[in-house]
Amino acid sequence: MGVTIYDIAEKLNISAATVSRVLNQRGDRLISEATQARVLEAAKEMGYTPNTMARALVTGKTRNIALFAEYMQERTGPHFARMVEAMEPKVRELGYRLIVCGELESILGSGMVDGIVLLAASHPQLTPQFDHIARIFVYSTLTPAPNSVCWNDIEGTCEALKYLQSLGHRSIAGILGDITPDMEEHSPKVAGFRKTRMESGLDWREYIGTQSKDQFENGYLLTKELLADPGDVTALFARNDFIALGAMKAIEEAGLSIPDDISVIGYNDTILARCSYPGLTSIRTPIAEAGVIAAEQLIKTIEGENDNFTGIMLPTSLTVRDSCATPRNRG
Amino acid sequence: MGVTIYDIAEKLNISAATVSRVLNQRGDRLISEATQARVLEAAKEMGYTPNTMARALVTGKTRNIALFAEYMQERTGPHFARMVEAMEPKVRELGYRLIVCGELESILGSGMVDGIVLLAASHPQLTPQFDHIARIFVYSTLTPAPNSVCWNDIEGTCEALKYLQSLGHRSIAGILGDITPDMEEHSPKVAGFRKTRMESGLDWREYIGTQSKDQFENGYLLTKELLADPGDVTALFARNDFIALGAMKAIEEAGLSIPDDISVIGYNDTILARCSYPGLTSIRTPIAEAGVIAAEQLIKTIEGENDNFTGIMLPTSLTVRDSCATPRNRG
DNA sequence: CTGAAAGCGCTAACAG
DNA sequence: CTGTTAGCGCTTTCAG
Repeated sequence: MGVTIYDIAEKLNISAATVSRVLNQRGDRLISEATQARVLEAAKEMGYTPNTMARALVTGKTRNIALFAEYMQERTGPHFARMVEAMEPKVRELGYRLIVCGELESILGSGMVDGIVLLAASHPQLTPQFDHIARIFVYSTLTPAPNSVCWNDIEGTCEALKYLQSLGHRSIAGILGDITPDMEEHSPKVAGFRKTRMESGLDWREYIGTQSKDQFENGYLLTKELLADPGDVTALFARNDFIALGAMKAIEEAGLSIPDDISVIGYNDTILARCSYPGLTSIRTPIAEAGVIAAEQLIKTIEGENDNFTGIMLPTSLTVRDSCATPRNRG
Repeated sequence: MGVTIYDIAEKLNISAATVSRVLNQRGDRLISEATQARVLEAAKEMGYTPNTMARALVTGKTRNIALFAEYMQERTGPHFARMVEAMEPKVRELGYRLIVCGELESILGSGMVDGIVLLAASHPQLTPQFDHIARIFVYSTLTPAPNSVCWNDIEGTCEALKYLQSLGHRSIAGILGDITPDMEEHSPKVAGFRKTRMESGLDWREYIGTQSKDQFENGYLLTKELLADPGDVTALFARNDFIALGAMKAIEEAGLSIPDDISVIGYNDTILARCSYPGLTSIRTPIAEAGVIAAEQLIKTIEGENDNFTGIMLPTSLTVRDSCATPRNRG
């Protein structure tokens, strides 16, 4: 369909190999300036684009890397967007293409990518037969495994809670959202919340449940439940920014003010946190930085320059906006 | 690297051609139930995945389609997310893979995709030599060209403004944001705003400019400018939801209430509109539906079932939330 | 019903 | 410095 190296070889009365050589700038072979120039010109003139498929078939390298996240919600959400925004320019700079995908099966054996960055700690489809394809995992954990770029959401959660405590809050509620009972012990947000609660020795309430499939709505409904019997709660920790905004809506609807009556802290520091009013104080995960490092390491591995990448831990941080303040006694 | 049809042919003492045939379910050839079963079992057992590259090289078809949007901001934003969320399942259902890309050059001649959905009205890189690759354009216009799925943002803007008028607003301001002078006449939002203003015979003010590269911040700053001298303005039309939220922040900071003192209407009906407080009334574009239709038509074209798709126009609609109300006199 | 052989577009030895 | 040849993994005539 398109123009091939044979088309340009024929036109110039030279061999396809020569054309291939100048187009690939192989430094091991010298080619006369003259033919070099002729080939380059003809290629441009004829609008030649190398067929990635054919090249990949022979070299075994596609210069594509995949970014995998299992759930669509993840892939189209603002947290993921932060990652893609940082990763894509880096990947391109290194001469690769980034393909976002939500399904490994058709990617793995297909030869379509040289490596994969997975937004996960592991994946069952990564069976031994695929050991040759490079991979880096990006996720939250306490201690990173090899080939991983990680941060710690337990610590991030503690950081959020300690910030609220430092502001003077004694009674904090956790709006933790749709966490199924069997996942509860694996949720770093739940773990961080319980750990800090234990340390505080206080009786902080948890709001866990799926009153709506939609996170924003769920945060809203759970917080309404809380506000029906607020006790002495002066601050809310939300598992993510969606839930936090739902909580804020419930609080405002109840005629209470943020942060004067109730402080709210979110998680992930997405664009939602920045665009809300009042601006949502939120824990920022290093997902963008993680993506960049993952891409760099992955490509190093692909290109054989990587002996052993043991994994790395990145810090979370606190983005202070206007949704948290010193508590004042409600009248 | 991976397991090939030769591996399985060898193991079964049959030819690769036969393996290929059963794996592709070619109906034109009959294959004994026996070998059929043996091949299928061996393939599963050995973990065979067809090499997309090799297949594409011979068939000329990859079963990949690209979704192209020029700017990263678009590709990672919530409006685009609505499109991907709707398109991807449809594309997968039709047996294709969706690749989001921000650059046509390396895609076009590379043989990597069978067709492209472009979030644009045209593209200079689509030169005649690429006429063989299928394409559908998705964009806003008055009358759609062939192979296009469109809606009309001028009408959408008028719809927003007429809604405000129907509520009783007489003095409306347009927070139009970062539109460069040379683009002004091409902006459907500007056109719709001016058209409705003309029809109203009133003196509505426009706020155009780039006080910040960030849309939210820009909306905020432009609205602060407005509020420094608000005149009798009772409602704001924002070019998109980001700008609308920035405007809302400025209004709230000024101690005014939404919608009691000032109504705000946004555009695109993104997740931001839904998660804001008060909920942002916004014009919903049919971008998700457009994406689905574009994918269906594109794939029909690729598969040669499409004689001529002349293009289609989809309606915008109004999503009413809580940011607009009847104006009341400010004291 | 099955096999042999050609070839998709390209790169990589191996010869000159 | 350049050409010839083989082959990546797969599908597809063309013969059996």
